[in-house]
Amino acid sequence: MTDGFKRRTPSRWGEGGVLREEILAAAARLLAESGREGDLSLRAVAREVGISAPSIYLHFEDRAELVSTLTRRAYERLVGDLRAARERGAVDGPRAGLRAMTRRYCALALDNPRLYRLMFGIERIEVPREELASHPLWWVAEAWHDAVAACRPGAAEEPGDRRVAKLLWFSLHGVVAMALSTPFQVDRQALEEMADDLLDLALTR
Amino acid sequence: MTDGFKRRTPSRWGEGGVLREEILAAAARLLAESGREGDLSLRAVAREVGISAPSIYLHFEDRAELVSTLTRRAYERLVGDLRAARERGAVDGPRAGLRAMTRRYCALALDNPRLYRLMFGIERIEVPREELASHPLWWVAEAWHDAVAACRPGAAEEPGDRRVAKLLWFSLHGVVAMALSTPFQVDRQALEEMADDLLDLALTR
DNA sequence: TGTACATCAGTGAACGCGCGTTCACTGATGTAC
DNA sequence: TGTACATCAGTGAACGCGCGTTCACTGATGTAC
Repeated sequence: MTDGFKRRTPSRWGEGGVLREEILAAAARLLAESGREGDLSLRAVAREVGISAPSIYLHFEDRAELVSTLTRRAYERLVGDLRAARERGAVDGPRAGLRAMTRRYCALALDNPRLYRLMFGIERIEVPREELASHPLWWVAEAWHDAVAACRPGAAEEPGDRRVAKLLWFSLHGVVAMALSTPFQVDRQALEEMADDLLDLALTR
Repeated sequence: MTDGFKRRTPSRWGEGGVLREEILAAAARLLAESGREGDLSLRAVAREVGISAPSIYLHFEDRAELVSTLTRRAYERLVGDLRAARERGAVDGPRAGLRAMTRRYCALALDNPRLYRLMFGIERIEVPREELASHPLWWVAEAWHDAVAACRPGAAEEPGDRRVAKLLWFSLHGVVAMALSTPFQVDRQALEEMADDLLDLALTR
């Protein structure tokens, strides 16, 4: 072939798994740059990687598996980032830790709007019932709960913590989502102010 | 034709506009039953109405115009509903009016999840800049602002009202959106409790 | 009253597109004897 | 050391699909003279 297509040179023996990562990276790139999940096509991914479309089937069952792998990783990274941010902030106390976590949450969403959408978009209205119990969203919920619970003196589990954590996370999501998707001008600073307000409100009851 | 297709009998002279409404109704039905905006196809709409696909072009410029008409109407109905609910509740005072409005907001979202998604889904990340100023979302914002401002004694405009209204609406959106799209079991009652909490928090500062 | 014509409200067939997926294949690299 | 074969990492062509949109048309209803 003499035309301008970049074509990837095949992996060597035993390094087939490398392509799998390249595919995921390319898919993430496409998604982050210009896509909704529904618009992400195998052929586009293949083009981005520089391989033929059928090659994807060597590494993924089908389109659905590619997307779900992508999503799962996004959640994993998010939870890791949130926990790390909280830990860093917590040197000034648990409340500072929670605050650092909300800030990081806002920043991640603003910097990766489409990834955020992939994880929390309402488009995902109908989730198969069987997947509910093991859904990665529970990890996120757990991270919020831990951070909220740490702000209370006394180590005992309290049922109110779950409510507060949910309320804080959900309303924070609302603020972030609206900032991302509506014509209302909400800059980074305004967003952080709103997040701080929510934090105060949630903890001062 | 002898097969089972329902075929609509053509409108009579001067009643061409009727089909336009039928198309919109069918599109709304499809959207409400099983769709995301992106999945709504002209051909499916035509099938639902019982006409040929090209007939839609007699009433809409293209797919985009159909969808935007649909969306605009959804906003109009929403704002009308919210204002009406507030008015009914306001016989017990402005705060009861605001409370009635938040309840109506929750109810509308829960009962029409896909319509809610059409209006407030994050998928709509990039809106053309020219449309921003006249976007129907401003009507919704205005409705919230009016309801919040009425809860304060004194008729003078206060800049804080806008902040509070935004915070209330946005966080309410977050709660609703998460209830609609995540595996967390949030029933109607839990949702209303969270909404009440937000209302209290927003007004008690 | 008749009739030619205009207008309205549509239709059927076709276009080109990108898609997910399947199929039989190819060429390089390793392994058994 | 040679050679037959297995395995790996892919490819090219084709399938059938539904889509948005365009085009030239049709048949019923109205209007001018």
